[in-house]
Amino acid sequence: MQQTTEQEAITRPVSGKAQIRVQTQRERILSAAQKCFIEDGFHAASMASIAATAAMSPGLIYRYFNSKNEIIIAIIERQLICLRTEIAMLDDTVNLAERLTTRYGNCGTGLTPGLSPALVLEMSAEATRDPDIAAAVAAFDSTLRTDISSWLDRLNRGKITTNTDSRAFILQCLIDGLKVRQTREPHIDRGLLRTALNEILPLLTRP
Amino acid sequence: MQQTTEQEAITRPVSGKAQIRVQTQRERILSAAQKCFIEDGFHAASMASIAATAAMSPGLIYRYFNSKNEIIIAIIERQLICLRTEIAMLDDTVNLAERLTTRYGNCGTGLTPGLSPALVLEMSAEATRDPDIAAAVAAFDSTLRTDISSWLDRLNRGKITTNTDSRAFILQCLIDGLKVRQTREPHIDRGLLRTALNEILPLLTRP
DNA sequence: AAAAAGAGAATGATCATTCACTCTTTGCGC
DNA sequence: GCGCAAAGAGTGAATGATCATTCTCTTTTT
Repeated sequence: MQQTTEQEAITRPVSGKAQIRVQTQRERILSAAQKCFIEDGFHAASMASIAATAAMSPGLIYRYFNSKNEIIIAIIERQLICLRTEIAMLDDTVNLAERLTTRYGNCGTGLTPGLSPALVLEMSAEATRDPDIAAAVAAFDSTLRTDISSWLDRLNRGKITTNTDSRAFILQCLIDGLKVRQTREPHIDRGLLRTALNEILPLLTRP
Repeated sequence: MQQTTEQEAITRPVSGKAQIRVQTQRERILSAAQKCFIEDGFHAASMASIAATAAMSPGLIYRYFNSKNEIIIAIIERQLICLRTEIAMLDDTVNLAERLTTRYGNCGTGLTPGLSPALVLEMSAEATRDPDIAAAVAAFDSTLRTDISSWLDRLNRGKITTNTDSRAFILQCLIDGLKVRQTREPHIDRGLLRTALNEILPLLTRP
């Protein structure tokens, strides 16, 4: 099931208007799927519930996606894009601690669209089993690390920076760890969080 | 299903010999279940495959556990104990980086018994859905943080340590992050890992 | 009217759990 | 020690529910 050759759900090239409909419907399905996946997990969520959430019939979903697995992959790619966007918004050191603190709570339980910590974790676990997911995640991770590394380089332009690679690694671990903590203690004391980040981040970005 | 009142699978008090058998069998089932859960995930693993792995009939499992969910909870408690043991073995700073580096690879794919990063992640994700799991994990997390905090206090005995709480938090994030990274890049360059840890850990434990 | 979009019941597979049954161990009067 | 009944351990097929996917039919658009 996972090793079949890639095959698009909708192949025929159609007029612009139809194209837009296809995009819209796919979007609607993915949005519903994300909600269901956050609530029940990738495997426990049923196609029927996704269909109900999207307010369409189960059969219709298969006009836009070939299988549930294809939807899962699409959701994962979405999550990765969200994650990268979150990282890409980093600009200077002072903001980082504050931004991570703010970000911590407001995307916890799936109330907001976008990144879901629970999905990121499930995705990582699933990567150890599904080679497709593993490939997607691995490719993403290496570019992300490069992003962080070059951001660190940019920060310390001019000064000699010894170990941006290992610092990028630590930073990546820290961000992942914050995602885990977000699922476990969604209502953590913000003061502690802010203090902790303000204590560690300068050490990683400055000297 | 998850809110039913606690009820032990085997209530009758029996002779010591029978007790031992019950323990042995439960152990056998849990060991098989862990293998299956690591391979397929909590929900995708079937009772049939667990039974096959444990070399017993599916029906027999229900003599020792009331439901699959009960097995999942037992596995999670096991993983938490493993995690705590891992943390409890910390003693001095120098060993920590080395120990984390060593630990990184050798419990990855479930070849070794004990802690499985994939399960820890799946467990955290599941905690956002199942209140029983959430409770178990939350209780565990707070004691773990205390453990780390008091370890930091012990390390810096005598010296004035300003913020052991926030440092314990960062350390916990870092450890969680390493677990995530373990699932995503099981074969990471050990040199990088060691360098990174040796750079960050002294900053967290010393001053 | 032809084509595309949609609905929703039918299909076949899978799965957790149970049940009726067999095999094994155990306690016990002799 | 010895046979024997009863309890415990174990089996694996049956059950009923659920689920992904498909198929046939209806509605809408072009």
